[in-house]
Amino acid sequence: MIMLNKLPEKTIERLSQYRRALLISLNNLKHHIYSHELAAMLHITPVQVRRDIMLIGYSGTLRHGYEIKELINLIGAIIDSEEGQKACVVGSGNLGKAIVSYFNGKRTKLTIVAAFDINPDKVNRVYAGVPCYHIDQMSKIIKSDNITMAIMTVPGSEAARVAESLVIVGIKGILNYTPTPVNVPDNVYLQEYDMITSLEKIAYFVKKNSQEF
Amino acid sequence: MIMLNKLPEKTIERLSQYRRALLISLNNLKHHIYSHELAAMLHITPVQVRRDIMLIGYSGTLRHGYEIKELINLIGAIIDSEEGQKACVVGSGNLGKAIVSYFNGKRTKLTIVAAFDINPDKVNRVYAGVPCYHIDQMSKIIKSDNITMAIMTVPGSEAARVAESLVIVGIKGILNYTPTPVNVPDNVYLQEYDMITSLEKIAYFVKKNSQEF
DNA sequence: ATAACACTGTTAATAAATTAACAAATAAAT
DNA sequence: ATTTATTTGTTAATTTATTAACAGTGTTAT
Repeated sequence: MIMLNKLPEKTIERLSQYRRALLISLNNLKHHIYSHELAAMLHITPVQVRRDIMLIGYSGTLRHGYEIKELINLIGAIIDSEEGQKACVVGSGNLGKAIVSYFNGKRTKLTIVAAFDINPDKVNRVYAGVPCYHIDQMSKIIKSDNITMAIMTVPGSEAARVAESLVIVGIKGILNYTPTPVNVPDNVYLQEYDMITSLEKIAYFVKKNSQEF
Repeated sequence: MIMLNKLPEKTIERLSQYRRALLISLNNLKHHIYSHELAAMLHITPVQVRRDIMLIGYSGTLRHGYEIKELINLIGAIIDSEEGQKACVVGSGNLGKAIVSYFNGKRTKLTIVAAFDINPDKVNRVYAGVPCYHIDQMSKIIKSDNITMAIMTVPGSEAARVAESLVIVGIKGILNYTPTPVNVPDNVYLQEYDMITSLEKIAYFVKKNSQEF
């Protein structure tokens, strides 16, 4: 387990995707997989697959490619933490619910253990196995349940306030699905994702492609 | 408007984000903005902002920075298409609804004009101003309404089938929020996004950061 | 046996993206 | 008037990411 400290960021992303692809293959009763098969599933090149796998120090066999279970385990050893990590969703609207149900059933070391909302109709209900609490209890529950990560799905107008509370209570990673970027200190890992950017990017390339004829 | 054919992909993404940041500033009654202000809003460096803006051929003024309205218009000229583009959402579950309501009110050239679902409880209803049709009507409506882009929010098990239909009916851009990657021909622009990957990546960096002490 | 094939693993080359460095310009301050 | 402080625009350097190239090797076919 050497050198793994400096895995490229993109490789980390792909490891997660490899694992999911591997699990699908496993379900199809496969035991081994070739780099080009994995590549096809992810729309990337076989070289990239081999290189990533090299970087994590795994070796396949020449004739059969990679042993699926072994590779899954190794990826887990790298990207999961043994104890597991807990996440919460802040904002139990459509997006919050979508995320919670999305995770439900997917067995990872990562679990969503709480949702928070301000709406009385939602608090004290359980959605897809995850209880929803009033946001006033957020700090208390994050601490008592030892939650390290938060997914923000509140309206943009609330984003700054929520992020601030999360940082204060000691959250270490934030995934912000709000349309409003937030600021956090350096020791908190922040990822912003905006659907509009994604769609506008697609729109741009659609337009561009259409102009090339 | 020269050379804009080869804008880096990352620059395209940022242009969309710049525009949103600029609109916020405009709402705050600002008329000009400095590269470092824009940078701070997006958590990037001022150099990157200046470089991107250079690439699209805009110039600010030395003392006041960039003229917000002008810049917004220029970005629009690059990433929007004049006629506008229409998108649909396939799958009217929580995620589909979240996306529809997310776009609602955001005024862009990009509009979501239809949703599709298989569930009779959902079809023929209007959510956030967007009508939901039965998926059997998808091809017909995409053609008649001249829809060019689709956002897939169906269950993973349906992904391949839906993508195939979309391609056949002539969709030019697909945003796949399904956990299952799909295959499309080269002339269709595809973007896959998986929330689990995002969260696992955050988990990895949280773990990594915590080990660095 | 040995040739042909189909893989992996890895280094080297290339391309893409980011950052550094600094000249040029202009307002404000002295 | 001249200096100082800022800010842009742009080239060059650096870093990061991807792709190409190919040696090494087990397997199969002849």
